[in-house]
Amino acid sequence: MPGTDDTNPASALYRGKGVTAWRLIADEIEADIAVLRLPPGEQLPTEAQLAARFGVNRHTVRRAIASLAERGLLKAAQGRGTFVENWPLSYPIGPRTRFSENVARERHQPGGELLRAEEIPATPVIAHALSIPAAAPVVAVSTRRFADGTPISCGIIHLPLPRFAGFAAAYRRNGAVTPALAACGVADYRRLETRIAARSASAEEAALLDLAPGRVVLAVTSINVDDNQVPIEFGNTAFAADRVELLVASDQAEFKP
Amino acid sequence: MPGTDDTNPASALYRGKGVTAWRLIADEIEADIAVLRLPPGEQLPTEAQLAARFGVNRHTVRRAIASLAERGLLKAAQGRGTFVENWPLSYPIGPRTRFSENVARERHQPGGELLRAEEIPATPVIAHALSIPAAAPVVAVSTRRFADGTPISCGIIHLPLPRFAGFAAAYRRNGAVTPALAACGVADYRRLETRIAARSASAEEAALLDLAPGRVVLAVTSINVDDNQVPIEFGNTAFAADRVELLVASDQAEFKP
DNA sequence: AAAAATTTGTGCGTATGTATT
DNA sequence: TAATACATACGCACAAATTTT
Repeated sequence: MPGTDDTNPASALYRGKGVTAWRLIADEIEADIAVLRLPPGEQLPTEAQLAARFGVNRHTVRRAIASLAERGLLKAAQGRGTFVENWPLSYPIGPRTRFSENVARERHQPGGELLRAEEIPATPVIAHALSIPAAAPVVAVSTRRFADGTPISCGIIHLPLPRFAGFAAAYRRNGAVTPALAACGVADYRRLETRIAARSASAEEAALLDLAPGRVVLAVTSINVDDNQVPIEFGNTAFAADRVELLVASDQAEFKP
Repeated sequence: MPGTDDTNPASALYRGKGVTAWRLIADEIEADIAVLRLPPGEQLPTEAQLAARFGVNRHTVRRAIASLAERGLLKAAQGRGTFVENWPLSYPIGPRTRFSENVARERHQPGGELLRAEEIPATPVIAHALSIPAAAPVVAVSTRRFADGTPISCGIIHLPLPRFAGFAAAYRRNGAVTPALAACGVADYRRLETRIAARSASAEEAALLDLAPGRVVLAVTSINVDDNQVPIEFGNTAFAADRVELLVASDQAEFKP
């Protein structure tokens, strides 16, 4: 364990195992972020100022910042400063997962955009997910979704034909899945399963989501079923991992805003 | 988006019905993978051989391979060949999430390793997650978990003291959380919430998980509670995204092997 | 447009306390 | 006890990126 210099004010608090100066500084900054005394987007004092305030060397402050940056709470930019990262949008996943509701719950303005729609024969995995014969016709709808104008996710959803022949047009009008499904006679639907993987964004995804190349996305595949347990939608969505975290709550009752 | 050259069959991707040569080839390979005619790890024929078999130019085969590689089904290695990727371990998340059960369900041998255990004062987020006062003592247990000997995840779990003073020793003996909690008098526990983010692996995570630098991890934070809804464990786990996918099933009843 | 100032990033050397051998 | 390895912390200097003058 590290050395403890009793003359150092920052190290005078606790003296347990593993309590080092840089850890104390990191905890203090973390607490400031947690209490919103350092709100998202806020610029921290410079490393030199923090070092002076805590009475330590600049390297020690840098060690604390590095620890918080690794956990995604801070982001240091050479020449500009160090900033508090935005809290990710919390996106609950459960039996009644709906994009627009999830975004609105966090007091953001949801939006959806239809990029492309085409009829294609189902590939093997699409056919399996929708429980239809291989190469049966489906409509593939490419979408991009927003919260307050910033892109959150993009992806392709597949729906069987001819039942959902009118889906694309309805989605284009509404910019949301639920009303578009309603236009096709689906009063209610349920999320059957959600698979979550992670990978680097493809070039197309990076362009659509306005991500720096190499940033990572949460790759989510989902199956929705209607009231009769018939699969109606197979989706393949990439969420910008910088802006969203997925939340699986076992208490599926309510999420207060 | 790429340019559109009508004389090039592969460039019809972004227009029309989407039934292009490379798509047909990709579907065929995908189907072979789906029915295990191309098992995980298998090497594909060379691009030249595939081009000859399908009667297309090698560029067309490359377009199909690129599409499947982007979805993680294939991996092309310059100079070596193209290989079928291993199917990721499917890791169900729900009210009764347990690592060892999840791994055993997929017919793999689970394992756990205690890397380090120390008593520390709770940071603000730990204290909030466990519903204890700030800076209250907790035990932080660093673990690494395996399936069939290959590392799957690493992370730190935090448990309040003095209730779980014996946890670390019990975990070291058993290599699993559930029996270690039982040793502390917790007969049963429930997953309260799970937050899923994604990011690049840190240097330490890359080393522990045997990942190439820059590969991505699923960063999962979880809270488990005992029968009285008292938080007993706050975990912060990084899953190697190459080797595991998280599965949220609304029908939480059963998963057949 | 160019120069200066500011801020983070990197490297080296030194010293000290902790843990292991 | 001694030797060794390691993590922490300090001090100085300079490089690289950005903003301001």
